Amino acid sequence: MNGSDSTSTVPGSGAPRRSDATRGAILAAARERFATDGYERATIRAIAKDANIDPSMVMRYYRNKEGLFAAAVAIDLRLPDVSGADRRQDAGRILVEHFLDMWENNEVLTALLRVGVTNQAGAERMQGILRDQLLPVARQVCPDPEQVPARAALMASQLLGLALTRYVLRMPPAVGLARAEIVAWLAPTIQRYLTAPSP
Amino acid sequence: MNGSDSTSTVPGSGAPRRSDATRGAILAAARERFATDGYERATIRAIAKDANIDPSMVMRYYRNKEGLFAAAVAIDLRLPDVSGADRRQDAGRILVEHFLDMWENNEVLTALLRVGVTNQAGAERMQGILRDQLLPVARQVCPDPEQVPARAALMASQLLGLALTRYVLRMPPAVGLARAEIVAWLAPTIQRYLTAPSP
DNA sequence: GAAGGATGTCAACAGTCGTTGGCAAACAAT
DNA sequence: ATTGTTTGCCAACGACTGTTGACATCCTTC
Repeated sequence: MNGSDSTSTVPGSGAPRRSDATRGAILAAARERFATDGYERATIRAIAKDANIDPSMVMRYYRNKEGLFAAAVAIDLRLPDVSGADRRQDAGRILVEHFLDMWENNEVLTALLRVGVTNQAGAERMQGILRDQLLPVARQVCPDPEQVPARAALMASQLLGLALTRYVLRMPPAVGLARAEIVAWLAPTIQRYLTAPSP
Repeated sequence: MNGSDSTSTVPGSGAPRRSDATRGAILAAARERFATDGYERATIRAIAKDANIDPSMVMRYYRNKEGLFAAAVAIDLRLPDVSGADRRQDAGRILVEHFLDMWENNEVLTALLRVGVTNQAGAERMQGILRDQLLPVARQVCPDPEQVPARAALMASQLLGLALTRYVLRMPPAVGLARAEIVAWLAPTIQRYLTAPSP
């Protein structure tokens, strides 16, 4: 009945099992496969081969493919606090830089985006991230509480659009953009979506 | 040796065949399936059932699944001309409105985005659209020719990001945005990406 | 050292996939 | 009426999928 799970970086949740190494290897392989292949083409057999174990172990530890996916993509964006009066006017730049750091160091985000586009469970997971993580940030800096969802959605559209064109579709001009360029162009956009009076 | 193909809306290319109705039904069903299911889950069997024909007919008319996909998603964004001096300062609004019209009346765009995320051929098709259709528009209004690719990529990131959150992931706050709101918020962004001096 | 559970391998299941070749019916041309 | 071509259905192939159960092996605990 042990449904949820945790990565090896989170100790203290129950006794360490002897199979933790295998569990971790499965999760790591699953993240990579989901990120590069998407949900359907990331087969359990391929993931198991990457993790150097038998496919049946995946089923034993994660019940089925959906359970594996749920365990593999647990995302905490760790969005920074921008409620301070000084930071509020820099929210755009801070958030764009944070997003770039996240996307370039965490393949789980690419996996989730790839899966979210073709898989209902993945799409709902992304909706949850917008609701639970992006919306609170917008609430910190947005003047009118009633406009918070709309402004958070606008911010998501620009940030996810950048990730889509740059990290998933790999459109050459988007890949060629320097980090500083991206920040310089996108920061004012995000800042405006969050704090400017509604047009 | 008849490799290429044409929809029934394009006459004049060879004699009309008796099977044009079937070919059209296959393409229509394929577009809908690719749009809602993505490449992998849009099975030829399902498409054939939607078109009320046998799966083998799909192979006869389009060689294989890749050929069917290539024939089903032929996209012309019909981007408006914004080179006029008066229109140049309205390019942002014009382009955003045009994009919304396109996305809401053409399921092929959703199909292409869904497929492009998990299929290499789909991704290359999207790169081609950016290169052949969006880039020329940027060239019309962008001051420095050297910055055209970067600015087109920025425009693509915002427009595709909106389509992603609103039409594919269907994030509730993005779906809830009114058309006028979207135009009012995004038009200045696109305008700035295209015409503002580089920051 | 015996017992019991955790860990892992192997072989197989039922189903679906893209794809193929053969054959019947409808049509066109002579 | 004859051919030849187009259009369509049917049955099947080999490959691959997620998933399952039986069996071996290791570690822990008494």
